[in-house]
Amino acid sequence: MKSKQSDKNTEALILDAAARVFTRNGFAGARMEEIASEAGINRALLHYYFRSKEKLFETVFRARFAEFVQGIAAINLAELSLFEKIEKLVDHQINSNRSNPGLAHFIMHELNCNPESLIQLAHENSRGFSTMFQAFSASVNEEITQGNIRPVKPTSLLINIMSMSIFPFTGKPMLSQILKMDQTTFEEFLDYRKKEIPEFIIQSIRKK
Amino acid sequence: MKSKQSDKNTEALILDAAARVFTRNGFAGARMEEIASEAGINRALLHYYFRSKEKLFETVFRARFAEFVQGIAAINLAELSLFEKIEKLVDHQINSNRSNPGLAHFIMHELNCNPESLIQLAHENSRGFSTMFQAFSASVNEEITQGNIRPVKPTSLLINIMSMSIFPFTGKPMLSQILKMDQTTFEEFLDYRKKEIPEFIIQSIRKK
DNA sequence: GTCTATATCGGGATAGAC
DNA sequence: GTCTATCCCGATATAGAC
Repeated sequence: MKSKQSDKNTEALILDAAARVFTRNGFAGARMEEIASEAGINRALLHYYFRSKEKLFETVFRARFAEFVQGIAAINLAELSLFEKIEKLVDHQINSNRSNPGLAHFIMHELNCNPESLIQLAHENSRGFSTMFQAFSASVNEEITQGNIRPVKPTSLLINIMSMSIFPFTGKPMLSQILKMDQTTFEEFLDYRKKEIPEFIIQSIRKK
Repeated sequence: MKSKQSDKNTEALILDAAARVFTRNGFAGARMEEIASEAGINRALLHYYFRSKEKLFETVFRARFAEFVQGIAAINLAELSLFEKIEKLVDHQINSNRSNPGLAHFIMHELNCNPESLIQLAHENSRGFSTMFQAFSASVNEEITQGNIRPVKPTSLLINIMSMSIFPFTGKPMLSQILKMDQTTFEEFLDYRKKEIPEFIIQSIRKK
């Protein structure tokens, strides 16, 4: 389908720029002009590769959603103890969000604004969700029956892990306001949390 | 300045509708037409009361931000033990977000997209922030010196509280996907968390 | 204060040359 | 495959009657 020389290249440039702009401003706030100039081309070419803003967005969103979910799934499905999963989930979330600023917020924002259309799109990527969550639940229940941790709902525990790891990123502008953090303080804070969150969680659930 | 009979009334209607629409779709996604029709009037009248979309938005944002922050501040400044503060903060966040769906996400989204302009606007409301946070820190440090809890950074603890209370709302569409929750399951889950989160936190920090 | 009608403009999309 | 020029609609904003 693709033929000429710099074809694949340009498409990648567009997707890259589009990912950045959509992530920064959301679908409604993004301008095709901005995407074009950030990709070093003009608007017409965007429409040549992807017929419409919607199509372009859909492509970007699908990719970014997969990007967001894949690490979580991999860790949950791995052969790891619960405590190791917790550590790795936190570590991965913090690393991933740090190198992809705005990703988590982007996903959440678009899902919030497009309940209908995007949710089924996200659903494609989600055929692994139930197995992933079952794997996590299994780890939790195993530790409970072995008497290593107190009884907790796997759902709640998973949400607690995600909350504490992700919220500082989606809420960054507010937090840096309230807590008067500049960029470097924030970075240090993130490193600190990579150890602190797993400790915090394990302290809470471990039987002593 | 305001004179005729239904004056205050209409203004309130507009602000109400605008708050709903902006909260639902964000500034960029909101349409003046939608706000007008939801207020039961027409577009022209919006511009009569508030000169532009920006002005209207600014008014709404200011109010909603205050709304979001006030409860948190009040609790932190109250004469309460740390554990009581934790319970009340969680309870308040869950109640507040439940009756104001989308509020937290709205605030965070607009702050994310408008780093420059809105952050200073939020700053107005924030002259209480440092005293609020100092009050919370004092509570934490008191419990530490009394040997009731293990040493924890007040910043981290506060963020943990907020994270676990707020994230389920901002991330609701994603969570209900991954965890296959319908609306009633979600509501039950929230009630459960009102008790579970404080327990989870206190279990983690209390010395036994 | 509230409406209808209209001006104006930004931005998504297309046509057509190269 | 990439560009320039243009179309066209949607949305903000204003004018002016009532």
